[in-house]
Amino acid sequence: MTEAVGLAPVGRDTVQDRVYSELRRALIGGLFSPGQVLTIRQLADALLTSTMPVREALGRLITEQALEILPNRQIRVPPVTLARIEDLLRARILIEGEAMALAAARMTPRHIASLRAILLDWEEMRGTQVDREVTLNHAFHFEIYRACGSTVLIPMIESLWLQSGPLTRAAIYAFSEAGANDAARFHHDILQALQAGDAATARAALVADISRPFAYLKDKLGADAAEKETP
Amino acid sequence: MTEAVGLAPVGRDTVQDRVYSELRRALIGGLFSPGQVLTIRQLADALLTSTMPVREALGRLITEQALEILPNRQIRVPPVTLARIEDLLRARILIEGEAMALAAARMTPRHIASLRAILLDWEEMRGTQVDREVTLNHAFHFEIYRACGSTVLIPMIESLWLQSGPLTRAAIYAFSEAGANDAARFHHDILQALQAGDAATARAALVADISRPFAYLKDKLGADAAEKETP
DNA sequence: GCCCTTGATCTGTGATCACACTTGATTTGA
DNA sequence: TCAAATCAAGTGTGATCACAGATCAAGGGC
Repeated sequence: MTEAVGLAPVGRDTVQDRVYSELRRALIGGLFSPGQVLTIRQLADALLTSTMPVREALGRLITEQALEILPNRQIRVPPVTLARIEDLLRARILIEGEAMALAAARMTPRHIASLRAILLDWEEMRGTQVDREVTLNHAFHFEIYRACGSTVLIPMIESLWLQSGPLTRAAIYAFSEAGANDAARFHHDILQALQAGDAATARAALVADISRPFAYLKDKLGADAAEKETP
Repeated sequence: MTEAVGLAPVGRDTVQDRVYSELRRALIGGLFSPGQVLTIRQLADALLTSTMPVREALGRLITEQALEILPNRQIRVPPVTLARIEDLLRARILIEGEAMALAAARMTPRHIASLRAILLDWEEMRGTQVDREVTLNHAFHFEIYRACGSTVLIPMIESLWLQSGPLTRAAIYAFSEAGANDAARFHHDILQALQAGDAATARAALVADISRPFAYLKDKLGADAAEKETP
């Protein structure tokens, strides 16, 4: 066989893969509400395909805990509870913190430049487009995680993002409207620490970054419960 | 509706679920070799069903990284590499260690008794039935992990076991034949530490327990490579 | 003799249909 | 009037068929 230089393998993508990616994007972006029920046929109609790719994509999302299946066989995005919030936050601090620490030791100038570029893009359009903001936040974090060199941790982190997406939806919009977005500061802290190869500081900044929307969510949930008690 | 007392919900299980469970059992038990190629129709024939439940079960296992899909769309169990061994071991120490520490703080006498019973069963038939041994080892660990109170960590640990199953296959049989099975000692250490509520010691004993087969595997892989160099 | 082409076979993928079950509104009964 | 029974629409699940791509062996050309 002749050596084809410089050509990346193309790899046909199936309909199922596209459906899966689309649902993932929607989940992480908070387009689905906690507790919302999804049906295969309805999604198939919306995505202009048959039920087959959709049901396989949903099955995959269910095993990732991104969706849950009720005894009635109904499929829904898991509702928000205080226990789930704390559980997810703890897991994310544990695993993403470790990935961040690992990445700190393997940073190249190329990575740093790429991160800086994402941060620049992000600052340019702060507050204008929420979904674009979500995309850039995702890109920033996973550019780092991919550098950690672990093919085991990364899919787990993706699963965690999938699970927290619907929960942090409320927080995303609240922060975006308030404009008081100190995510930029945390991201700069992370970048600076990574540049210095300081794993501990990078991890601490990440924990702060992750914790913020969850803390907001916990407050909001407590306030809602109190309001319900005394209407 | 009248209140039906004392009846547990039955919850119909689908063919897909049975196929999925069966494949999981086989994977964790090391019945499949690293690198082995699986085909949908062949598995469907072996399991006496159609291709439909099998392909959905395989899809789920692929998203869990328990199986991988090649650019040719072939499905196989991931081959063993040194990097993968170290990657998996690190992740298991991180996540299972955390679950163990959490469980140490939530142990009830009921849990302790259950663990002791499993350990007793295990000692009774040490070395006689390999697959029974695998089952009891699985039961022991997950009895603990279930007690950690995290619905997020447990599926991740299951995914990790699914991924390490085929790798540790060699180690399982080697230890079983050698009879020099000090897993019993580690398990006793874990139980004792849990009883005392000593999270740090429990975690350390777990790390020793997990690391053992991986260390054996690394040695074996190195020896095989050296043997190949000088035939 | 060696390499390329061709062919049959097997693979995963997608679409469609049949079925059992759930669910919600309607109708029937007292 | 209210509750129970009934019917119809909609759900996920499984089986079957059609199809494009991959694989590998035998055949044909240089």
